[in-house]
Amino acid sequence: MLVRVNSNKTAKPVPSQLSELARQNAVWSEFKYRRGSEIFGEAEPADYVYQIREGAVRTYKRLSDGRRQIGAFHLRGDILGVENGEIYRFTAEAIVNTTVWIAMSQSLFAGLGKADIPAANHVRDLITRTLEHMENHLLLLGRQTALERTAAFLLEMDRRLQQPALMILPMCRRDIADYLGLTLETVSRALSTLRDRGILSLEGKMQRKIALHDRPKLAEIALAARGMPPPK
Amino acid sequence: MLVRVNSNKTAKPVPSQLSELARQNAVWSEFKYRRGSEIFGEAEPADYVYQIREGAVRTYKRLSDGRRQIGAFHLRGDILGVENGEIYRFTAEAIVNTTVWIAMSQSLFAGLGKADIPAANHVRDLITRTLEHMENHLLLLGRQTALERTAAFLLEMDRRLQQPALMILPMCRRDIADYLGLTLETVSRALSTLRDRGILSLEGKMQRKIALHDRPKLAEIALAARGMPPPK
DNA sequence: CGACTCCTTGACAGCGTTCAACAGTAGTGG
DNA sequence: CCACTACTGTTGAACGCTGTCAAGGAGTCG
Repeated sequence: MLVRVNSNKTAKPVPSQLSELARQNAVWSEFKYRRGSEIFGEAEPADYVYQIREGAVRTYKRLSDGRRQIGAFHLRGDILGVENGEIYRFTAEAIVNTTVWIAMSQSLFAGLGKADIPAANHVRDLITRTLEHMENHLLLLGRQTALERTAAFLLEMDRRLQQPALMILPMCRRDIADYLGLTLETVSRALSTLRDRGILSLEGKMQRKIALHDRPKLAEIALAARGMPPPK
Repeated sequence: MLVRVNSNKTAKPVPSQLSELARQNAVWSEFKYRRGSEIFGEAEPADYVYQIREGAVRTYKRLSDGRRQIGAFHLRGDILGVENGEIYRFTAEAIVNTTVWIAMSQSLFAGLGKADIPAANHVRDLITRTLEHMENHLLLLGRQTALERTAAFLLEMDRRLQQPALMILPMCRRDIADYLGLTLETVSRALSTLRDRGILSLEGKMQRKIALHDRPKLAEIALAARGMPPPK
């Protein structure tokens, strides 16, 4: 049996959201980061924007005592580091070995006010999606249970990876926990619960391969469908 | 003894963040909402933007079972309803009787791409502040304790009300709870704890008047100073 | 092989929720 | 003006979800 997998081998071309920008600014260069290395740090000058060609990135803030809240995971094709102000407001780290395209950012946000070039629209759309994601994340962190959060996370990843038969997560349990505002033990328990209910299978030696067997039930648990019409 | 209070009587003129826009679009009109009434609803067409002249507004999302997460409180001078897409992504309600200025929003966001008019800068700054606030809120909801959240909330309100000797909160305990991802009982207990520690006083018949006695200690509890330099 | 990382699972504790009672206040309408 | 009701806030007691601490297995890397 053949399965569709979000591995490097079956990689589709990187979405060309930035192709317009690339044409304008024309100074993109490729760069690689080893897993765990920092791409940019909170409060550093926001000189560059990044598009992920391969790999995955986490962006987070920390409390002074080390507690960490991951704001978002960034996958292939995603753009990060677009700031209005002069500094990055969070830290970005490569979760796995990651290849990015880099461009000077100075002319990017400024372009917003210059003329109605397509780039401006892309940046605006990016901001809109960012705001939307954060609002949903607020609701999740403030008002959902551990099981609901875990289900919502799986559905988000499933969607962003285009619903592969076998989902390969790049991040460890601790990253998931820090994204969901939980501990890694709670995440592990929630995944085990979902497995025991037959909703998914945990596969692979490090349990990072997940097969979803019942997306509707998962969605039901996640309560993600906030404006959901009643099931007919 | 005279105290400075954020009451209606001592109202300063509304910040003119939108004065530029007002000059351009020139179609602002005043409108009043009774406390508790909806200003706009999630998923409704985003036809207008609002600036608060007097009063206070809460914006929130709901889960299908009623759980609510307040994303932000908006006070006098604040602008809300600025969207890129065609719809509002959350609901806005008047917390108390509220007066707003309303303008058609269509030309507003579009102006972003048109030319580098001052309005574009204002909208960009608004977005930047919104993102910043949400990122801090994520960290609070995901990683801070009840006492820390409550302290952070008080400091935020204190700052936004310009550190009055006596802070008058427009919102009830439930609103605070839904903003902080807690229950109203927990908020009440946290406030009592802070009172018992001598950090603040709860005054007034409905306990919505708060006097902060020890802001440094409150900040210490809030852990809000994330990039805080070690105390010398 | 040894050290390390990653994940799971169990036992237990604690923080925050839930449920409840009570008191004070505001709003409403006769 | 006052009674009535709904709302608001505090506090107590018990529960339970999630965190904490701990152990152990499995995989990876040098």
